[in-house]
Amino acid sequence: MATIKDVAKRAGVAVSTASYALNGVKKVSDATLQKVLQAAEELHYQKNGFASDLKRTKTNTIALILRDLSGPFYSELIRGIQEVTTANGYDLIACSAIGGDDSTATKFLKEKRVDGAIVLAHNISDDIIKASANADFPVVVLDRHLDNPHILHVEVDNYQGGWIATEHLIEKGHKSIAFISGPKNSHDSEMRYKGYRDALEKHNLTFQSRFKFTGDFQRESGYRSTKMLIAQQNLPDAIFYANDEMAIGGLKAFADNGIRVPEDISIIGFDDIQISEYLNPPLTTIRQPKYEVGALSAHMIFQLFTGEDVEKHYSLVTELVERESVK
Amino acid sequence: MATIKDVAKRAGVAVSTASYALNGVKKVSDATLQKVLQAAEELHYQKNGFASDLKRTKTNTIALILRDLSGPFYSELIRGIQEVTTANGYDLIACSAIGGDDSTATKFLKEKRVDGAIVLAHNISDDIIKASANADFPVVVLDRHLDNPHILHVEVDNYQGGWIATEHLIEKGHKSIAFISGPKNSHDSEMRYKGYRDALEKHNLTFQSRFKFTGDFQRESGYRSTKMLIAQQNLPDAIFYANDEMAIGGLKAFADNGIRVPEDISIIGFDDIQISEYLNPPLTTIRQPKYEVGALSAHMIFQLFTGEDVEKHYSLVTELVERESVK
DNA sequence: CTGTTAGCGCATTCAC
DNA sequence: GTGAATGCGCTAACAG
Repeated sequence: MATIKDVAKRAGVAVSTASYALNGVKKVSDATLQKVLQAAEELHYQKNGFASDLKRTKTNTIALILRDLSGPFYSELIRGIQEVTTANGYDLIACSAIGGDDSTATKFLKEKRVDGAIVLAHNISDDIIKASANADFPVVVLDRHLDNPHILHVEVDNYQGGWIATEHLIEKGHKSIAFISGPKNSHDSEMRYKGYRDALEKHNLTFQSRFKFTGDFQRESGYRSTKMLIAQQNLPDAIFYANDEMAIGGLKAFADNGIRVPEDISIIGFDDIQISEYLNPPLTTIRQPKYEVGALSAHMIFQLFTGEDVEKHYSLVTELVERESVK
Repeated sequence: MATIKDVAKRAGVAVSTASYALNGVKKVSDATLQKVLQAAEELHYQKNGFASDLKRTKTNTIALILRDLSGPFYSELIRGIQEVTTANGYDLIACSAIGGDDSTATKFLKEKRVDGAIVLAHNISDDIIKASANADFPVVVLDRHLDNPHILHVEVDNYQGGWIATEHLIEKGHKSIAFISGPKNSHDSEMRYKGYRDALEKHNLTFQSRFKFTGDFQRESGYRSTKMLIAQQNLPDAIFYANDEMAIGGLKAFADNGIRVPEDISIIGFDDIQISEYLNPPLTTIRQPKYEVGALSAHMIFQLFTGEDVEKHYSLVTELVERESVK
């Protein structure tokens, strides 16, 4: 591999001149610029990214840290991040947090292999994140609350979402409403549940514990919980699934048992994932402003880069998307 | 940020000693090892990844290059890659190819910011890939054929897939079969189409050009093409969608028009994406061995690293997954 | 406008 | 075992 020295030599100039020419610094005459460029071309010169980063102590890329690269994927969220990072001339890479504190993600965080990070990965410990964040290394977390001056938060108002989902069901005349939750340690799910409980209470509807099941946000668990609900005989009027994936599992369980949605039972999900409108019936759900969450997260990082004052905490509101799974 | 020099100084040893201690090279006495470790701890020492990479000229990570980080995502494929890379002690990052030859992905490729790459991104030009691949930098391409000694290929037998999809439809008694293709420049789609045509021919079924539509592998295009097909009045007996996403769009178009699947028309997809079995009706489709493609791709890279001889080209077979969208 | 020079932080000889 | 010295490839003063 040719280095910048080779290029300089071939072009008959000093290394620095070659560097300036190659980096578009306007200090070189047109003639030498051409010479350098041509030499680089002939040598198939490619700069060594690490050497460059090392020197600049800046990578121009930010990392998105995901629990698992193989999904589930929030494409809208990523699109939001992506658009803002590209608009700012930054690169974006995604790292997996598989392996937890011993993962690729942790390495990138600790060794500062990027200029900033957005994390959405429960399996990275708070300590790692706190230890990594500092004035020159902003990190925004999407999945927890961390008390640290250099950590930014963006979250959606899950309580409000749980509330409007339940209100909608009640408004439509449903009295007995089941709730299929996410995993126990999910703060998001817990807040949605709180919203559900409070809405129930406000309308003097009693909560029945046999109508609460614990899932794990996966399709399969929605399927299983629903099967159990069906097996229990007397079905509720409606089910509020803590996310769309589980609602999809539920839909399948109902189809398996010849139970029609929404004729026999109404269901509502949470998230409004892309596929939801293509289901049969199209799923009524609570839309999370995922694109906005992503875009905002990235924005905050760039604001910090430019030394602006930024709000450390944002909470975004959800909205009801009415389709056909609630009658 | 403390550097290794600071650590060495604090521990009262030479830099090299500190380096050995930190990297677990068994050349240091237990006593000094402890001293160094403790000094590092006290200073919150974190090695600079770039400096390390620069020196080693090795990053221990491989890149997965995707057209767009925001999906559509082949989670099975990524899982395959992920498992093999982790098993080999390597890190995996995903880069977006948005921006084509001016993207993050291109930068990682050209500047060799990783040790190897797997590319699944039509929007990166052949030239870039060819220019990047060399004996020390293996790249496996999943979406094209490239004539270069250092480029490896893994593909699925799309021709065979197109063939069995069509055969299945014919076997079930369908005579007029429409084909909704992927984008024009997609080699995959082209091969599926060839399989379709040949199967038709073998059974003396004439191909009707009014039953061929060009889509772009996106849900929306499946929806639009299907709408057009419906508008044309007399529907075919069955439709072969070049991928599941478009079939989902098709399903929606039929639902919109009160046309029942499979009672009124049969449809078959291609890919067997996760959601397919949850659709209504569950989608009959051609399963691509995605996990295997991913795992194999990663394997090939590691084989190359260890200097083994590797087959430059693999073609994996597809299989029919019968569900309920074909009657 | 161009060339010289000094590190960036680290791993790695090679003597001791 | 240890430590001094060297350079990876590049950028950025600083002189000229």
